Amino acid sequence: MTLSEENYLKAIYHLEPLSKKGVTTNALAEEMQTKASSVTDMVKKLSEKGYAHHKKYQGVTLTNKGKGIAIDIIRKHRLWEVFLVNKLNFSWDEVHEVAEQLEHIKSKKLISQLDAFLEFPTHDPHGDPIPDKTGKINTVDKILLSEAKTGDHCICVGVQDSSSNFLKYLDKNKIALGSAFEVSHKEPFDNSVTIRIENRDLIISNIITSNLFVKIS
Amino acid sequence: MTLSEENYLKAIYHLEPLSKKGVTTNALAEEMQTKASSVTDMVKKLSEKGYAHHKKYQGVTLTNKGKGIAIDIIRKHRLWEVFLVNKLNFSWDEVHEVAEQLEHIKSKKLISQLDAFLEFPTHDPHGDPIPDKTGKINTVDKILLSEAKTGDHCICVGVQDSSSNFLKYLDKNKIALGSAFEVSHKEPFDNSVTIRIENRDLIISNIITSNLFVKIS
DNA sequence: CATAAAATTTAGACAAATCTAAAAATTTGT
DNA sequence: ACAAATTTTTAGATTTGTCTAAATTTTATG
Ligand SMILES: [Mn+2]
Ligand SMILES: [Mn+2]
Ligand SMILES: [Mn+2]
Ligand SMILES: [Mn+2]
Repeated sequence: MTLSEENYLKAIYHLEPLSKKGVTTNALAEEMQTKASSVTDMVKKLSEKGYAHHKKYQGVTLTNKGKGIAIDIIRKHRLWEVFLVNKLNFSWDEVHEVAEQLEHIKSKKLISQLDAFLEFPTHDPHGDPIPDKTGKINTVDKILLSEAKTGDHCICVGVQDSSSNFLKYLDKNKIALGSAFEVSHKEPFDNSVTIRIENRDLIISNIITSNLFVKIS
Repeated sequence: MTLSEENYLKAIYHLEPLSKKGVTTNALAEEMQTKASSVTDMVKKLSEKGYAHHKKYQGVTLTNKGKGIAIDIIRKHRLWEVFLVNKLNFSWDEVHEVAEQLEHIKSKKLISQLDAFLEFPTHDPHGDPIPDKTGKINTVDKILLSEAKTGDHCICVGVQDSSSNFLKYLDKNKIALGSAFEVSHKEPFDNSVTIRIENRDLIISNIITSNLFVKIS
């Protein structure tokens, strides 16, 4: 497994659920910040090596073998993000880039010991579930805030977009994982939402509500 | 800086002190487990980029710029080794290979935070000094056990060879960094040495004594 | 359904890092 | 000192991952 192959597997894994069929060449090229022709070459290679299914012009999907590797990389990525936040005092908007590098370190023992050192965390700093060592992922029962109804009592449990800009916006408005609030008003005109959080009212746009995962409590 | 360039700079840095002149192509090839022709190519590149001095057939030395990068890689390598031993319960013979990967992770903040998290260690698990963030290295006053005289009271402060086999031999014989012992006899015939350590006598060969660093106390 | 547009693949090239084999320079040994 | 041995460099090829430009296939549209 080369670094590039690992990154492609991860990208395919993330894109697969967004499209009933296989992942398209252009979608992968966009995700990987590369050209469609490069994607075709790599997809062909992954397919020859048994990590992906691919028929010309028909998009790509992962084999079980490919999926297993992708999940393993994601597990490492998220464990490292927990390490950076919980042990090295990184904030949640600073960890992704470093985790992108750390996820490729190869050592079974390193990851199992890190997992133990972090006391077997189940979620990363963005609320995403950490696959266990067998690849099982505990999916949480969460919805987008934009789906919540007026009067719902919510707990923030994750973010859809984990860009630094969005996370900093949340910080500025004192919204973090675990924050509790009530949907006090939904404005039909622009789909903005007023939430009551820690005794203050906060109006947030539909851009925000459609990137925040919550659990109704 | 590519991964390969970093590894060459580190190798040159380690070999430079062993040879008054520049580091030879063959020595570098041996250290890097590669062919002399590959070394020539890389040395030419490092030289063009200003990391090394190189005149055809005359060996290679580092520029200050190259030395700075090499020291930075070594700093990261040794900090990660401390992390693996002190926090993740690796033993000192298991850390090198993983640190070889971790040393190439690029993040200023990661290293400064890791340094703080480890409480600013000065030496790695093998007794080697950890350069500070400015590149300064605190050289210790240590000698090889083979240089010690009969009657000398020693404290083990480092290893010359940090191969897994050697470190496991030391473990087996309960010799660790910080162990104190006295040189009770030096056998002229084979240069083996008898040491008195924790109330037992231990005979060790000249292979061992010439790979153990001690401080005379 | 027949083109036009868009997506995808192929062909050919390139940079990085390596290799083998051959040539050139240096060092060694008598 | 000079031929032989050794070391180092060069020349040319290979692999990986990328690119541009052209060809092909699929999808959209009148
Ligand atoms: Mn991330
Ligand atoms: Mn994350
Ligand atoms: Mn090491
Ligand atoms: Mn070490």
